Amino acid sequence: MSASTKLSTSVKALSLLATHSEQALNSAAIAAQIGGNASKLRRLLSLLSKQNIVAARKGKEGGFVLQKKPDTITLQDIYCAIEDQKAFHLDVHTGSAEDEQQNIRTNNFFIDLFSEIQVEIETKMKEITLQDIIEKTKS
Amino acid sequence: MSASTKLSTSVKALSLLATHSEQALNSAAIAAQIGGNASKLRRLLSLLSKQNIVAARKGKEGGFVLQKKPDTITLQDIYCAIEDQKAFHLDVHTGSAEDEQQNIRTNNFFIDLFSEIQVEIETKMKEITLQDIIEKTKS
DNA sequence: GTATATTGTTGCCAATACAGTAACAAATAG
DNA sequence: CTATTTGTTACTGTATTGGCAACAATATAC
Repeated sequence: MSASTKLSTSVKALSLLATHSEQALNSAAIAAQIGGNASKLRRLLSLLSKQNIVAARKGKEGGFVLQKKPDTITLQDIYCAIEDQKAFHLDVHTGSAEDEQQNIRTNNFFIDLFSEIQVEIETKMKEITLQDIIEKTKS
Repeated sequence: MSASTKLSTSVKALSLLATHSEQALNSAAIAAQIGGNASKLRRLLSLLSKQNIVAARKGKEGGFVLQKKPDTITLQDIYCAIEDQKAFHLDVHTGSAEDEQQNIRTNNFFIDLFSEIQVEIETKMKEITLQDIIEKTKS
């Protein structure tokens, strides 16, 4: 699952939970609503629960509930919870180059550049809350 | 090959060509210098030649030469030449959701967001020239 | 004109990663 | 105790990727 798909799937699930705050929704119910596989969803939601974005309850009447108010959950929070890898990262290319030092310097240039871009993306994602998305996607 | 690896490999090759403007370098020579496989390099360089960033000459004493001045080649030019796909794009998730309309609205939200981010990245890449990178990675 | 060198492209094969599902132990509520 | 649900692992078929090798097309040198 690509990072972008994980992110949008997570947001769909969290939006649904936000509108059903009175009861826990289990993975099968969420999957039916937003589409996709319950097992796959559980894998995502368990990551979100480790960051206390949702709470997971096992057993009868169990399922998932939102643990924070939607206007305190940012896209950045969600992204970090589900994805360990940076959005922009260099797969450093280490070949047996004659000028290995030049290779390293160029790699470092790109590592720095991608870090800068990463910061900009994170800044943007910090400014967007789940609440924002819910309002923008209201019918 | 990931987009980031393609980009850094291309820059390494172009930097090398920039310092050998008097003669054409063939793919084997470039591969020896920067590391990696000659055949793979040719695939990248042929894409760059289609955008007239390098010129390719076949036959004896053939190879590749830079076709533009380093300070007129931007990272954005290179990226577009070698990668058709946007850096940030949503793999839209189309499941059989009960509320398909909500799904679509959420997907559209992310498509818009990623487009914005894409524009920012492109802006950044347009500001960086091959010349800049050569100077910054000088030993 | 001929021989030679080089690109540009295709095909192949192994290795790796991924998607989707199923299965099941652990936990929990009633 | 029983039923249910999470959390995780395992499995299986399918794409994707990487690295080469091969070769036709092409251009150059002589």
